[in-house]
Amino acid sequence: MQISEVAKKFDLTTDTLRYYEREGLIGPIAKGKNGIRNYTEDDLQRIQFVKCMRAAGLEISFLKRYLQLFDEGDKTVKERREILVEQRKILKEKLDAMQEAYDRLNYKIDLYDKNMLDKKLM
Amino acid sequence: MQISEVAKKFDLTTDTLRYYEREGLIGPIAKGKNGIRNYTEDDLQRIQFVKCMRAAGLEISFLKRYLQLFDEGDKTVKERREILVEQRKILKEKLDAMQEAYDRLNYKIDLYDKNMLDKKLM
DNA sequence: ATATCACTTAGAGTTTACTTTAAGTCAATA
DNA sequence: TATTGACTTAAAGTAAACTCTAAGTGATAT
Repeated sequence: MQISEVAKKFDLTTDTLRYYEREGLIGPIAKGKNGIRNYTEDDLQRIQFVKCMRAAGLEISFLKRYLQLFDEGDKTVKERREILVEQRKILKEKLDAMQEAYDRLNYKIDLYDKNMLDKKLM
Repeated sequence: MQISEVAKKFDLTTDTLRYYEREGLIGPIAKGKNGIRNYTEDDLQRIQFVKCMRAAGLEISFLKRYLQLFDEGDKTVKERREILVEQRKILKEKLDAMQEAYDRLNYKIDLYDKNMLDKKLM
């Protein structure tokens, strides 16, 4: 699959896909004799993973480290697990903070709906 | 309350507090004759709100607009409510994406714990 | 008195994650 | 054959949100 199709499929730009490859998150993607990238099914699975994690705010540097260990095979299993647990903790904290803000927004909108703003400063 | 105390209380730096003020999110904070900021209870409440929303990833530009409308009084109630609803939607989408990533991380860690990695590529 | 410490300012610098630019290759269509 | 369109590269540029630097003021401790 060519880069523009992949970009479309995952709603990323071709620039972003090449950037991820430069950073070592994906690939190196095999190229035809004309130098054009040809993404395999495995590449697509990896992009899907990266996209999901990036959408959650996990950093490029973490993904890079994790995926490079992944490529080194079984001997890195323990370290990879540790990294995942660490990132899960960070993610959980962010999730909780966001839930709190979400609840607060809901509460405020509710006050607006009930014309009860006068009782609140913020 | 002086800036360093406020910074400590909210686990922000004094630079960040001055930056928020420069950007019009808070203040202008009243200053003593020596030019030193003296934060009021109302200032603190507002900082708490800003911190909560920033922790959830809401942009400075939104907070700036919202809080400036807030300062303009009752005539902006309708617009403020609209902004909140819009931001709530954005936040909800992020929350869902993060929940998805969180579930995925949990699942992966579970696979690592069960030595079942061989069955999965990613 | 002098040093230390917390504060002040304007403006420059940093980090992260892209995004754009410039210059070029190659295949297909008018 | 010329141009259109998708692709390629390296490197520079951008946006957001801080963060740091330099230079200075004023109160207090030695």
